[in-house]
Amino acid sequence: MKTIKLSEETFQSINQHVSKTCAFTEAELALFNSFLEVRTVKKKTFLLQQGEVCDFEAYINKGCIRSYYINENGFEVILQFAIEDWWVSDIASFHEQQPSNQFIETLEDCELLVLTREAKEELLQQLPKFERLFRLMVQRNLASLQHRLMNTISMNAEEKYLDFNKRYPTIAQRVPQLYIASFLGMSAEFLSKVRTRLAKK
Amino acid sequence: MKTIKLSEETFQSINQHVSKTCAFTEAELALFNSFLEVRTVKKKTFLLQQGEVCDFEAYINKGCIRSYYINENGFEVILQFAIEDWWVSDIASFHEQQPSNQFIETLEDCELLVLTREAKEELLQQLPKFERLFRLMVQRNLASLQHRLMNTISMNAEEKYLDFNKRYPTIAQRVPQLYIASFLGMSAEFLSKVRTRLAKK
DNA sequence: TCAATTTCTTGTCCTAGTTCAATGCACAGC
DNA sequence: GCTGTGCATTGAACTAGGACAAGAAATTGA
Repeated sequence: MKTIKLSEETFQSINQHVSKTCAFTEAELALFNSFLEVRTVKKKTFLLQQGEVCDFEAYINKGCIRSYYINENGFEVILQFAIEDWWVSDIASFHEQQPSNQFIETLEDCELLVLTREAKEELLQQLPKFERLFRLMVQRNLASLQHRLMNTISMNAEEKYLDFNKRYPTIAQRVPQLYIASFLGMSAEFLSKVRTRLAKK
Repeated sequence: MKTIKLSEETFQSINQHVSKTCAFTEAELALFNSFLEVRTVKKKTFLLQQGEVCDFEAYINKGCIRSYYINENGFEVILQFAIEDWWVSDIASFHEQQPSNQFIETLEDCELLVLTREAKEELLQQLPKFERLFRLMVQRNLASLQHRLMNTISMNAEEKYLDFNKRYPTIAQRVPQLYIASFLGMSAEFLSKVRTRLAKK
């Protein structure tokens, strides 16, 4: 990772993003921005690996990222895809300072705005208003995960795939099917079969 | 639901509970308690039904509750079991003031400490410190849901059941198998078969 | 206490999805 | 312009778990 020079546009997207959730003044946003670190990262690099403590939350200005678990049997499950305007982190590891059990890996070259743990604490100290932003972000995350769990349990493969395409059309385009299958909890081969079946209709 | 008289012990458990997460003074806890409403609820009553807006978060002093979805095909999936020292609510509906798509139902006679939406807002106004408590609660919720999703996707029926028993031994005792099967994403019949297979070992 | 309702078990048949293996394709790096 | 590497497709054989049905056991409640 390297830190690059800032342009005016660097923070435009993230500022719009946080403003959608809570109202902040120009000054507050400027202070917020000062805590962020801009990083560019090459495709296929790990931002986090199993066993490390996650010390960042990253907002994606440009690029695509996946986070995933590998369980005891070596079985890999994708937890999240993240593209422009999303955040990635292992919240549990980040806050409890525990070793993470997930991997976070870039799928494309990325430009990230990184908030480290110290920066976040300092930010919340100086601007407690941001507590609320982060609480709402986690809440939204929780709601979407609840939804995904329900789909995972109650839908069949075809329904899951169609729902995924509807919900995340952009991601469906950008990401290898292999990974989509893992996200949906089915084998890559079977997803391929589902797709050909759908195409014939 | 009816409001009952308070005893000194009513808030002991919840105060211990919140103190584990953040440090509060006696006075702060007392103020917190004043926002809570004590309610006793009979077994098999709904605290929330699909279509209603959820206007509470409830801490369980005594009893057992389940929350669940019913999807378009009438398929029922249990989202959560909650017993003593847990909270129940539909966070999404509560915060966005949207009609909920879940049911929350008591499985036993319950004593609840209820925080309504207005009470919570007032509480956070007067004691912004509580923002942090609720953010941490949601975060923990999120982490455990992530874990559950991974299990749901990557484990087979037997592994799921054993893991459930290990993780929630008390709940496994108190709740009909029927519901445990739904929580684990398998049919009640198959769970029964898994159990007999395990018993033979 | 006894009926009524819920829950649990067991068996049979069936299907959605897995696993493994082979082949084809695309494109990134030299 | 090759060549390796990572992805996608297809097929065949197999299996975990579902659906249905019917009976047994356990709880509940007047």
